[in-house]
Amino acid sequence: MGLMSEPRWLSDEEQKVWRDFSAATRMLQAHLEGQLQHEAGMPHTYYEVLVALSEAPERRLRMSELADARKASRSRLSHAVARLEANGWVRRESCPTDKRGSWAVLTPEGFAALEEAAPGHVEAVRESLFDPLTPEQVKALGEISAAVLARLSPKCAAAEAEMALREESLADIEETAELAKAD
Amino acid sequence: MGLMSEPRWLSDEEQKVWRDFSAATRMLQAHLEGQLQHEAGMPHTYYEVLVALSEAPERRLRMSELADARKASRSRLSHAVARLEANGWVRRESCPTDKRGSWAVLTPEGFAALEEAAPGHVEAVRESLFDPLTPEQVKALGEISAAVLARLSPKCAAAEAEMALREESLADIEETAELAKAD
DNA sequence: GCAGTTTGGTTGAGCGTTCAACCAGGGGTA
DNA sequence: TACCCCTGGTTGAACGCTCAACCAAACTGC
Repeated sequence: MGLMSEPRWLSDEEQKVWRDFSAATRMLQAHLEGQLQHEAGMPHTYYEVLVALSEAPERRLRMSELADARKASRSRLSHAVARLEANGWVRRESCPTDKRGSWAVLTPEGFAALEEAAPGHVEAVRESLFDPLTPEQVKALGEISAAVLARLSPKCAAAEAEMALREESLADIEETAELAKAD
Repeated sequence: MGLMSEPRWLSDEEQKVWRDFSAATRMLQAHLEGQLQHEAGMPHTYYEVLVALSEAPERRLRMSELADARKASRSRLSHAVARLEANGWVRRESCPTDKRGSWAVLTPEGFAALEEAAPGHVEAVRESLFDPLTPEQVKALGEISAAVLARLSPKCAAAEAEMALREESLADIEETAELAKAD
């Protein structure tokens, strides 16, 4: 971004949209974070790690798969899994075929913690996001999110299609399907 | 958790919307944060503090006004202003009429820093949020944000009352105590 | 006037994220 | 084999946020 010519400032309406959007997402995030922290004693990020693991075959994922799934840095996951492991919710296993790698495995305790946290979290999401919106708005929000997502990560769009295929092949795992609705 | 009856799980469409929305906002936030940090050497929060001050009469605001304007905690602002002051972008002044309070005043250097950072930031917002959306989607996003905001804002007051009640009955709920100990 | 409470604001510890440095194991090439 | 680069993952310091404790000044009631 070298020589910037005259910047394309936001119009008044755009500015209002941006500020409302910014405030809404920030408050939503704070609200959900607080709810989860208070009721389940874990930050939202950790909850999402547990969700990702619970949906994986055998409830295990390589660290890097986990990172990609949640679009987080490897470093972040390393720290997160370390703490989850200290809580007894996740266990690390070294990978026999690639000695560099390691698996993160959801423990029964971790699954139980997730099962306990899920209803409250889903209820919070529904209350604060879906309830105040009309069905058309929900649909619009989905399209808007997809558009922004596609812009921000053009490569991830392809990956998403791949994910979808993968989900289908998992359909026979009951609990996975069940818990998938938790988030 | 005890009182909760059958949770209202998310439908498949709702789940997809939620995940896309969640990912999109997170990536958007990360993108803008990174852009601002890289180009202007300050986190988004600090940028917003400078913006708020620059729009205020005489470019000065009481700490609590600043907190309300950005819907941030007083603590956060105290820390933020401390760092901004260390950078020479904001100056604190004690309030003569109320000796408890203090003003945060935008310095010329702070205003200059803001002027330098603004074009890049606005461009980033436009590129990543407005450009990929149609005008109708922008309008819809505004309405959606306003609706969520309206839901969440009054909710804060109600949530606090709820919290108070919860604390009272906390004594005999062992489950809660156990979770609280988890962290 | 004087206690008790409320308000404006600061402080410090704890936690999660980021960033850069690092290490070890793979994969390719010669 | 030896070499080099790439990849998977960890570590520690820096930093911002949150939470609870705290202080001082301002109100309130008597």
